[in-house]
Amino acid sequence: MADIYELLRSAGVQPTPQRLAVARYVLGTTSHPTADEVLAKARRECPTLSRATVYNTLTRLAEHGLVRPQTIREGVVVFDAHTERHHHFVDEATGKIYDVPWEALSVSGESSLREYDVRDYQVVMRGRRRKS
Amino acid sequence: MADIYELLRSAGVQPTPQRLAVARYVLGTTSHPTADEVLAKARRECPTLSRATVYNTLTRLAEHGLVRPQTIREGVVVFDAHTERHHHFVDEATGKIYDVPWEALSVSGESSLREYDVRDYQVVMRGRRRKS
DNA sequence: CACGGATTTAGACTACTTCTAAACCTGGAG
DNA sequence: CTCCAGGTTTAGAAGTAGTCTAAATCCGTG
Ligand SMILES: [Mn+2]
Ligand SMILES: [Mn+2]
Ligand SMILES: [Zn+2]
Ligand SMILES: [Zn+2]
Repeated sequence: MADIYELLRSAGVQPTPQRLAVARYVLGTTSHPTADEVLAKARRECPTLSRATVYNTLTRLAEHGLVRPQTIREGVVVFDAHTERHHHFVDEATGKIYDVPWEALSVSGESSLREYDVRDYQVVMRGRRRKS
Repeated sequence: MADIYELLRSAGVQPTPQRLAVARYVLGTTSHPTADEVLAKARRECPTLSRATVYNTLTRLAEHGLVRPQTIREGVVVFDAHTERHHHFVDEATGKIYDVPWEALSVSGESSLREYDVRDYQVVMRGRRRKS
């Protein structure tokens, strides 16, 4: 949010107008956008922005830990600005993905899986969001 | 496994040689194959089998609850013959997906998510399988 | 045998992602 | 100031997964 320019610089990503437009959008939303959604939104700030630059930038942001690609929706990768551990709820009616705080759920037993070295895990829930 | 011909018939799927070849492979493996992997393997039994028939058959098997499509690997849907609730472990080195029994883990707190009507959930773990 | 519905097929088509090679900055060396 | 080199951006081609279409095939019944 704060100073995206400084954030990129201190992460070792040279801040260009294109990268700033991509980063400003993807780091400022909780909507788990696809690359094409990032392209559309970032073009409002930087109209010449190309698809290749969006993919390049998202990959670079991911390598530097500023976003995390998620494989939750069929056929696309979505980009998550929320890089701390958390869970996800997918509304099957709308396709929207919601963050569920890590503390909201508790998973036990993963240490009993001696066959696997579990580096990371999350609970993926699917259903309908209640109209509230 | 047992009598795939009878299984399809009693599920209301007319058993054709193509569907039998697809079903015999996908229902007989625990490897979570992609559609293309099913095509390659089922062609050994039915060499004229087309890609369209594989997709049509997998969709039909899913509609009748005999397989369950899973969105776990980037870019592809994999088909899971194991239709009861269970969790998954993805080996990031090989891409292989392993089933983790429902009883191996326990998740609590999902009922506290009042905003969401959770129809289904699973834990998705990633890491390395231990060489054993 | 002829008919009609269900099934299968090849290939066209779409969507998402990666690759390529040329164009474009931009900041220092001369 | 001009030239150059690295890094960056770009359009479009290429690759890959999945869907659609329309013609051919199959098969049970009359
Ligand atoms: Mn399985
Ligand atoms: Mn794809
Ligand atoms: Zn998230
Ligand atoms: Zn499974």
